[in-house]
Formats: sequence, structure tokens, C-alpha cells
Amino acid sequence: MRYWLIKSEPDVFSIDDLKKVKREPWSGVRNYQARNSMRDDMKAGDLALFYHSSVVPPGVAGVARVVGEPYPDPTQFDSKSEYFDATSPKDNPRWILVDFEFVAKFDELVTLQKLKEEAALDGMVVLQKGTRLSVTPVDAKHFKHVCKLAGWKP
DNA sequence: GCCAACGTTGGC
DNA sequence: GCCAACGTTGGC
Repeated sequence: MRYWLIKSEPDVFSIDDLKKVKREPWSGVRNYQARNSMRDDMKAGDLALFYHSSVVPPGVAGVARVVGEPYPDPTQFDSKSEYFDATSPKDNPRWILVDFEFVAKFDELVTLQKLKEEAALDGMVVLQKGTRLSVTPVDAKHFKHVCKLAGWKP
């Protein structure tokens, strides 16, 4: 059982959107490290902090769960998609994703500022300077601490 | 294989 | 809108 943090711009796809649709393919990730996490390391049942980025204030809005097995991101082959990748081989797709399902929306956003203030969260990847990764691993102890800050029990 | 130029992310 | 950080691209 591993823990993750996934970033999303809520104007594009928010925790409320996930709650509404229940399950969502995490399409559009075009970074190899993030892809490798989804392809190689994520297992059904893993939990992820759902982080709202590029809004004021940014922060963790809730929790999602990995469902099913990794599979090729269909948007890479869709010429009408903004995520279309003409160079991805059809017989060996470059971009692999997993689906996430809704688990919980926190009563209150746990803001980035709050995360930074917590000594217990020192070393959390998303807090490291210059980290732009949209999918990052989270230590179990950090995951649990963020849930505690939110007043939510896994 | 080096590295400059360029593009993107995302907090502020 | 600015800009720091950093990944990618492509010329050599």
C-alpha cells in the first residue's frame, strides 16, 4: 500500500468533479517521472492526496484511490485532443495512466502554507523547492498527518 | 554527449 | 503578469 499526491487545476478538474463522476482516467500527464509512477508503482487501492494547484490558495482538497490497472492514455492517439502525441508508437504507447476514484472531500482545504508550517511534513516531495511534478509519492506518515490536519480518517 | 534555447509549471 | 525552477529539444 503506497500513498501519492496528484495535482490538478480545479478550473480544469476539481475534487468536486471527481465526486460527481466517481471515477476518472488521469489523462494528460506528459512527464516521464509521473508516468513511471503510474505505470510501475501504483497499485489498485493506493490512496492519493488530491491537490488543487494554480489557485489561491493552493492545497490538498481531498483523497482519491487508484482503481484498476495501468493502461495507455487514449488522449495520446486522439488528434483532436490537446494531449495528442503524434510521435507515440501505437504498438508501444508512450503515455500510461491509471484511473482514480473519489474517496473524500476535506471539510476544509489543507493549504500549501499550512503544509509548509508543519514540521511533521518535512521532506514531503511536493514541498521541496522547484518540484513541479504532478504525481509524487508521499510517505505513509506524511499522508496520515495531512489527513489528521483535515480532520479526516482513512 | 554537451549545452543553449525554449517551453511549462505553479507560487506569488 | 512575473519569474524561478527545471524538463525537453536540437544543433554541433
